[in-house]
Amino acid sequence: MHQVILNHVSKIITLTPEEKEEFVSILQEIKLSKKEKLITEGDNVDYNYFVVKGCLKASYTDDSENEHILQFAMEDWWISDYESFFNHVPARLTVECLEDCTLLAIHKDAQNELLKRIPKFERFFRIKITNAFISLRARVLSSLSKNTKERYLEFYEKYPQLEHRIANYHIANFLGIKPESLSRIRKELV
Amino acid sequence: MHQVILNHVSKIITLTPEEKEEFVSILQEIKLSKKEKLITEGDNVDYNYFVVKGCLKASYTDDSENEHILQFAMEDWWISDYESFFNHVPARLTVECLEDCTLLAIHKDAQNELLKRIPKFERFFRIKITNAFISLRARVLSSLSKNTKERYLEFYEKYPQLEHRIANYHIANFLGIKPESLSRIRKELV
DNA sequence: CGTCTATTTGAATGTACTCAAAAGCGGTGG
DNA sequence: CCACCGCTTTTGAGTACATTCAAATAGACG
Repeated sequence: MHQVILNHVSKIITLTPEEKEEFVSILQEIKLSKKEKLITEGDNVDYNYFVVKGCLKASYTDDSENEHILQFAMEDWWISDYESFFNHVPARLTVECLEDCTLLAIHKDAQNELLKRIPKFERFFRIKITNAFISLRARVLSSLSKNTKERYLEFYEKYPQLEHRIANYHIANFLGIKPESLSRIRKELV
Repeated sequence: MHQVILNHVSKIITLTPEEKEEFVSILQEIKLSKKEKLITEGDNVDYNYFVVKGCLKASYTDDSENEHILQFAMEDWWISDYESFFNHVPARLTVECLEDCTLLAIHKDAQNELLKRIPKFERFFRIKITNAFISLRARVLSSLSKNTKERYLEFYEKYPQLEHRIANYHIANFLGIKPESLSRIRKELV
C-alpha cells in the first residue's frame, strides 16, 4: 500500500528509512466506491489526496447547473481542490469517483509539519504544484491554438490509458464539447 | 523604484530593514521600449520579472504561425516563462512590451539563494505560484462554462484598467476569438 | 432477458470564422 | 494646422463547425 506512494516520491527526492517511516505515518487510507464523492462543492478541504487505485473526476458546476470536468485523476496522481486547500476558502470543485478508489490522504497541518521537519518535501511539493501549473498552462495553450479534433487527438495521445476507462461523455465534457460532437469526430477518425 | 516592489512584497510577508536591503540588492533594473522582447521563444529563461511600470503580453506561436496570448502583465505583476525558469527547458513563450516598460529582474540562482537565507520568501513565492495556478484554473473553468460574450464581460470586470491600455485585437486574441467577432460583441453591448 | 444508460445518427439552428472592403483614428511631415 | 499614411476597428456576405432536439441503436448489468 505505502510502497506505491514511496516509489512515487522517490522519483523526485531520496528519503532515508526513518524519513519514509515518518512520511507514511501521516498518511490516512481512504476507500470509496464508484460515484461516491471525495469533495463536494462548498466543503472546506483540509486534505491532499494521492490516488493509489481507481479513477476520479474533478468538476465545476456553473450557474446553469452544467457540469464541467476540469481534471481526471488516476493511479499516481494527486488530487484536491487546491484553492480551498491552500487558501482556506470553500471548494468550488466536486471530486467524484468514476471507479472504486483507494486513496491516501494527508491533512494540511500534517503536510505543513512534514515540510518543516523534512525540507526535501518542500522541493517535492513545489515541483508538483509547478508541474500542475505548467500542465494547466499547456491546456490553455491547446484550447487557444487547436481545433476540437486536434484536442481530442492530443487527449488520446496524452492519456491512452484513460481512453478505455472513461466514458466518452466524460471525455467530451473535459474537452468542452457535447457527446454528439465527439461521436462525430471519432467517426471521422476510423 | 525599489519601494514599489517592497510594498508589493509587504502585502504578504513582513521584512526587517536588513532583509529589505538584502532583497533589493539582488534586483536588476531593466528598461525596455514598446515592441521590444523580454523573452523570445527558445530562450533559456534565467530570470523572474516584476513589472514596475508598463504593460506586456506573454504569447505562444503555434505550428501555423498563429500567435495566442496567454497572459498580460502590468504594474505589480510578475511575469516570466515559468516552465523554462523552473524546469530549465527552452521557453515556449515570447514576452513582448506593449508599452515602454520598467522591470526588476531576479536571477534564478539569486532567487534560490534568497529562499535559503530568508525563508519567508519561500512563503511569498509559494503563494504567488499557487495564485497563478488558481487563476489559470479559473481561466479554464471560464472557457469551459461561459460563452464568448460572458468571457469578454468577465475580462472587462476583472481588468478594467487593461480595457483602455490594450488594443482590442490583443484582447480578442487573449479571449481566443477574432477581432471581428469581438467588435460585433462590443456592438451588442452598447 | 429486459431495463437503464451510453452512443450514434439526422436535420435544423446558431455562433464564430473567412475574406473583402469601408470607416475611423492617430501620428508625422509639409 | 491640415493632409496623408498606416494601422485598428467596423461592417457585410457567405461558409464551416458545433449545438440542439429528437429518435434510433448499441452495450452493460442485474
